[in-house]
Amino acid sequence: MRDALFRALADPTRRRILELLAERDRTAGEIAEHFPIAFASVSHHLGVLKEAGLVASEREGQRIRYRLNTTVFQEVVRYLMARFAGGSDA
Amino acid sequence: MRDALFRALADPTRRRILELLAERDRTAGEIAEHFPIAFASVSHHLGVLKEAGLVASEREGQRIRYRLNTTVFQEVVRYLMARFAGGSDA
DNA sequence: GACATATTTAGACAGTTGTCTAATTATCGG
DNA sequence: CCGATAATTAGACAACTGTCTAAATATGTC
Repeated sequence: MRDALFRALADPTRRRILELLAERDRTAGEIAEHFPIAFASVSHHLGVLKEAGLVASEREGQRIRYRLNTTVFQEVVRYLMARFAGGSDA
Repeated sequence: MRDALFRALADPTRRRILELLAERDRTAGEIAEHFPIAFASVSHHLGVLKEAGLVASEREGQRIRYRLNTTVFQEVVRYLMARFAGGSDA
């Protein structure tokens, strides 16, 4: 299992970002509004998530829109289920 | 989702420990043999995993035997599947 | 009790990480 | 081209983490 994946999930701010993106795609600015930290810090987190493959981004005029990459989450779930979740399904 | 859980999973040595425990229960010493790092460092990792609830331990004479807590893994899997893995199963 | 084995705890240290401010890049509208 | 808006990148810094060695705790054996 790629290390970057679990490292990316380890931060609570990043998990909250992922939860926001699970509701719907959002631009960097929309995401940043939900946090008390600096815009640049959120941008940093988005970079980590993108590096891990958990999100993808696409420019949309001035904005950059982020979306969840559900495939990679399934990879994580499969890893955990196969090795640790007791052999049965869930 | 408890922060300690994903933080515990973020370290590759700890994930390897969990994989060893998935095969079978092992004592701290048996686990430590599999790693090039100091015994005390492995003990530290075991403490982090225990704190997160991912493993449990039981004294067995001089040894301390560790075992996986599969219930907590299922908790993680459910969290990921429910929010991120696309709504369907896997 | 003294000693050996098994493991944890304490304290130190280097490397990593999350945050900040400031500067930079990119796009849009006049 | 200029100024405004959107977002990233750069550099600094405190806090956290993984590792180490040394010391402490717990159990078993003589």
